[in-house]
Amino acid sequence: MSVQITEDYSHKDVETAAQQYWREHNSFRVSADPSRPKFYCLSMFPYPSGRLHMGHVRNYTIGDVISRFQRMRGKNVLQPMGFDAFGLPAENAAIKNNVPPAKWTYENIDYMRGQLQQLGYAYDWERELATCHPDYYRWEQWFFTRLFEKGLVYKKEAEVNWDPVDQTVLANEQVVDGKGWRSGAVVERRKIPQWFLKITAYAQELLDDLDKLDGWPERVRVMQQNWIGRSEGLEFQFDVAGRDDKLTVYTTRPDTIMGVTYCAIAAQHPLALDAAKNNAGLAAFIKKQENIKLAEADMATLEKEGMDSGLRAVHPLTGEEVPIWIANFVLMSYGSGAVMSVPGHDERDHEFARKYGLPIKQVIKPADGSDVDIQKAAYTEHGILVNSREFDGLNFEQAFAKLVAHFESKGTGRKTVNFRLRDWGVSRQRYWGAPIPIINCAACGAVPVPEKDLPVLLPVDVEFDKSGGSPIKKMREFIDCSCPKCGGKAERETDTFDTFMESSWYYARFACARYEGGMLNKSDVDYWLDVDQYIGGIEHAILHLLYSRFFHKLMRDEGLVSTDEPFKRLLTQGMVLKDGAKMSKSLGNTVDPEAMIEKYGADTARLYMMFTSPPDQSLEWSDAGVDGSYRFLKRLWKLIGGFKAGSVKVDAPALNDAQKDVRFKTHATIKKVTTDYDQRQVFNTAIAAVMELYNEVTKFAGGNDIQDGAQNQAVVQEALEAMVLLLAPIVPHACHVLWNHLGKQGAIIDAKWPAFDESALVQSKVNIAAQVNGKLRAVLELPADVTKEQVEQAAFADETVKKFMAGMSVKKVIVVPGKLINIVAG
RNA sequence: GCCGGAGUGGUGAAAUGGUAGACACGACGGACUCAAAAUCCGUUGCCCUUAAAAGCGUGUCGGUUCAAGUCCGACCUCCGGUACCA
Repeated sequence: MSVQITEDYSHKDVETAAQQYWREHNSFRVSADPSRPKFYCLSMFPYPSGRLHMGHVRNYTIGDVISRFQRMRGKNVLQPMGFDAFGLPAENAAIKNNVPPAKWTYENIDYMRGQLQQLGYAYDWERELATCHPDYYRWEQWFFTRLFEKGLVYKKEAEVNWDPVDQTVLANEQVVDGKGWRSGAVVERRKIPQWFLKITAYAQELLDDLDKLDGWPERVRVMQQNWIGRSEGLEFQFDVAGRDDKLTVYTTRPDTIMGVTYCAIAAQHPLALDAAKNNAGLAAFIKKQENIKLAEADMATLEKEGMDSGLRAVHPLTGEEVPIWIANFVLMSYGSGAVMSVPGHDERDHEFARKYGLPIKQVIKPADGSDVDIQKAAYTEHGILVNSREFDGLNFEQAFAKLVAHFESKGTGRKTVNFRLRDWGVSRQRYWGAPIPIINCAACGAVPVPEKDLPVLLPVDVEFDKSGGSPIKKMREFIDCSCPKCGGKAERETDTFDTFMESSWYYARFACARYEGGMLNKSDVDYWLDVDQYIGGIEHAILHLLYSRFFHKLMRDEGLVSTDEPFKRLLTQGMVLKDGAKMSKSLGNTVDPEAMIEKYGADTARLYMMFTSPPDQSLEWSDAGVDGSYRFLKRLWKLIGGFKAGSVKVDAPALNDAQKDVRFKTHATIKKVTTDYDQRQVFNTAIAAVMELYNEVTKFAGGNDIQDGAQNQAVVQEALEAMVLLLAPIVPHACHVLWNHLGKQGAIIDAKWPAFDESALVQSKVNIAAQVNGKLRAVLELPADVTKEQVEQAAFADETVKKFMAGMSVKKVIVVPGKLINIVAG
């Protein structure tokens, strides 16, 4: 099928023709070819929620633009696509519509695949994968059993949100204002045994390797660094008066230890529970803490509340007794669940002390000798120790070292490195996920499922009830099994994996998506990995990207991959917002791109998404503006369609001034657009630059007969070719057709990216801004090779400049060559 | 609360410390048309003005600099994340 260019722009005909060509030629199918440089471009795969939303269109257009650009630069480009198919929304849909999650998910995948194909993305569809497919999750199960053997997973009790009415575990998202979203019951916390991956064993490496990621945005690296949160401090113990217990605490400020006026412990701390045994008030206070949602944001914004436990800690240096308070801001899951409190030099401790009338003691003063009133506000800077006996006069570093030495010599404390990062809890009490491949045997304990019995298949023929509980938890035929070790009766684990598990290694599986001999095929992986360019939403800056980095290191240590980091370069696209909030299924404010594609076509949709804001900024959706992108495509179509391709080459020395100007603009545009695609990764300015070139060409064509004068035609042909090549990654369908209309053989996807001609960029004149006291007063047109003295001469001769300097004497003159002169006068 | 980011015309935005508002959208005026749509041409930061010229102007306040949207300090508002949404 071919498209007649003489007709008006019909996006349907154009897009059908281009997509048919790509399909018939298998244009985007790739394989490892060590003789060619590769480029692996990956966009974060979607959750199959039903339909694509604008965030997807934006994300995948960015990836496709980069992929097509790299292909034109001569790379063997891998761009795959798949579906992050396990997750909570499928279960919600199951309850709501009475349809099994698997059916719902696979139908959504089929629909969304069609939408992606409509948008003309250059994917190698042979590699498509869905994480809910046993061929995928079987390897994840296998890998988990390997980690089990290596001691990198363990089981421990951890808290969950519990809905006492529906008798089910709730995700944080399902707890609204402290109540279960379906039942409305006040949530409780409940402790259940869960599996953890030892990400903390890799904390130091995850931190150190951030330095290698120079292709990542600084903000993401900083966020990860803060999330890992390495600190050095002192761990030591308080004796508890009248008891054998010790109270272990960690502090990054041992220099403030003489300022301790109380200790604070978590409500779940063993000492707290013990103290509550014969104190009804305490028991009630502890009980109240169980009705708080398990989210850091909720806990950290709570009004700080506490209660004296009645127990007293013995200060290890002074022997003084200080009260032990139970406080709602101390979390059992962090460190030891207990802290020393120094209200004079810690804001949170200060607030708490003021509220409950606890003493505030100054032990640090500013190094510059100035006074601070610590009764009014905590002084949290490093300074000089006071009221600290033999430590008086020391600075932070000296005090730190001396106190560590003191405790270490007595054997009651030690210097430790602490991480904020906690081990990764991967157990979910949900149905729609990969079954955790563990069998619980009364005699042998937790036993991993042997490799020959993998995968543990998730039953897909299930029914949900309104409570939202996982159906496999009641399914005896799933649960009952025999122990692989002793052969006795045993029960299968019914928890499933956190869905972050699947998304932590899919990038590697794409290199060998159909490989059946193992989790990964080394030769494919070694050719394609690392991912050269990864693109996804900024909301994944921490969790997904940190878990993937961790998994990559786990796979490296298993010998599956050869590198240290999965993603060389990262582009974090901003949110697509609607009415000021993130467009998301859960908020119900999504805009379906389908209507836009139907009315305007994929090229317009792509152009609009790329033109309307730079990729890393959030984009406020509006329907207005799409029309403008469509009109530009129509104008481009008309301009090129009305042009008769010729074969006359540009004869640079023979050009007149107007022709030279067109040629200058063409090559300046190639230069700018190439930088925008390659280094800056901003596409809105690249498009604007091509629009400027369009405007220049139409202006030129309006005043010159481009079909008659041979060089007129030659410079216009050169400009039009550049425009089509430069826009090809963004609007590939239209450019596919226009390319051949310009007399070019072959498909534009196989054309070479244009190079600019430095000699075309040489200009004879420059505009120099003339300022007086920093304010623009004139623009001087001067020869390009003008000297500093000549610039000054011209500026001082200018009438407007003279006027603004009347009666003043020159104090200083600054000349920025080729740009600007600033005369400082007064 | 904590960590990270953003704030520029009516709107989306542009600007290696060096001419603020490129490129678009919208609006207004005009051409074409019986008329409308489409298309084409022009104007368009604010203020004063017939016009020219001047003045003001990048969330707020202060600072550094010959020069600040850009750098520094304090603050305000909004957005993302906050470990079971993905």
